[in-house]
Amino acid sequence: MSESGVRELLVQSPLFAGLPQPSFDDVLQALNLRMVPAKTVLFHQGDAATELIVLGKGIVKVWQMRAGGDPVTIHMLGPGDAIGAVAVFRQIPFPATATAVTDCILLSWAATRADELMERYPVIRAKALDYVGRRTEELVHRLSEMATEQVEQRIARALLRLADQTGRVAPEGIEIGSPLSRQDIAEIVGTDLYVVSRVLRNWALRGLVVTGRLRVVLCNRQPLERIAREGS
Amino acid sequence: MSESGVRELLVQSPLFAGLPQPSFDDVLQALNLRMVPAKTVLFHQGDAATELIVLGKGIVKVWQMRAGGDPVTIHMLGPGDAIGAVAVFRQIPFPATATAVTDCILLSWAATRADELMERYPVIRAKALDYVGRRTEELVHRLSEMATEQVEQRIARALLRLADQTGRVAPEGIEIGSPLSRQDIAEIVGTDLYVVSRVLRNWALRGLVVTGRLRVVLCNRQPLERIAREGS
DNA sequence: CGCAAGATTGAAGGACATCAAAGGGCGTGG
DNA sequence: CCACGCCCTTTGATGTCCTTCAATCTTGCG
Repeated sequence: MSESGVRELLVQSPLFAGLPQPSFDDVLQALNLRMVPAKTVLFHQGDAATELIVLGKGIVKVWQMRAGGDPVTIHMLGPGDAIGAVAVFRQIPFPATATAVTDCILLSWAATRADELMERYPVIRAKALDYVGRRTEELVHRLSEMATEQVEQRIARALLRLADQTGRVAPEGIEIGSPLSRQDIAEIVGTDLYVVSRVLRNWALRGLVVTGRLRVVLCNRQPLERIAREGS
Repeated sequence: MSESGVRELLVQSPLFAGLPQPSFDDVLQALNLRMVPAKTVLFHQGDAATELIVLGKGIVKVWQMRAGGDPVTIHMLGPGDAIGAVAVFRQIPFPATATAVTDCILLSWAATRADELMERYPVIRAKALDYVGRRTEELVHRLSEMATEQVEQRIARALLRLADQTGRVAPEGIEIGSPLSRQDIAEIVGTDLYVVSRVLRNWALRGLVVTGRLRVVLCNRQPLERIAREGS
């Protein structure tokens, strides 16, 4: 990947977008670039937060293994998103595990380096605050959903969100950009793969989606949005 | 309330704790002090975020009314906590409503003033980032709970959290510091008042809690913690 | 072709939501 | 001071959404 390619990636990252030139160059200097194949674990729940990562390309899943043995997906992250940023800023161990869902390009900074940069350029800290705030809002939203909505609604919401984040145009409609098993979806919405299978099948028969092995394509946004809003 | 009293409140607020002297004085200067009775609405979901509030004394509930008409409690906040801080920092409308659960003392700053202060003293922004990060982690935790744990577990967790936050020593044990109806608890854990009533009644018979009208006292922490962990 | 991983489907059971109704506290006003 | 009424709480009955278990089917790949 070229230098200018990296610059382009960074420019559209919420953490560094719109930075003035000199600070931007400093950030660029300090960065490490690496590529990892799908299924790589970037860090484990409990690891020390020694580096700040920004996702350049690909999709990363952030998840927790709960005491009962049930995995829960906290975030699905796409290009530009920061990974484990809160833990780095707060200097605490990562509270969750990050796994590459697809092949990924990662931009990373040693935690100490990131601190220096934020110290030198307070703008970055403001950006970080804004970014963490946005993610917090998303969490609040998902918490409310989880508290009040039924599974079908939550599945609809999750798929629409994923389509917006990582959607690709496919012949049948908008295809989710990451390979998603029924189990994966279940871990996002907090249910089991059987329910997801039934719901998806039902939607497929009604022509709202096309499903396949590790594949979901949204054909009709409107009805899905209605389900997300009204529950059917 | 005396000047020194306010100072003391502010010193133990996560947003301003440990600030160097001169900046601290500036913060103190810019602050507005006011008292509000229980049930006052501090701001509504959708209001412009024109002031940053730190809770001096009392308890405030932050909640959302969902499309279906079900209210969901996002946060129960105690002394020192910032209220609606994320919206102020991000300059977006409040995503939730804040209601005083008890009589409260509020310390507030006009949003523009808060921005100035953060601009002048980057330490505050660092503190804010840390604080928002901590709250984010709490949300992640509650999201995971909501996704995987059953109601009884969630109630146990909620009560233990509230006891830690606002617990008072009572003759029978630790009393939750705010008047809580079964409905209120239901809105925190995402269920209905009937289930809460049954669970609490059951616990009362087993001697784990003493319940009353708008009142919950925790008598035995250990078994409740076991329920929170293991689900029974 | 045969295996492995994913997906579907059915049946049974449980946890929870919902509805209905009755039983306490507590303040207010007579 | 008592009684009334309101709000909170309890409790039972009922239904349903979802989980769980078991078995079969499909798909892609070596």
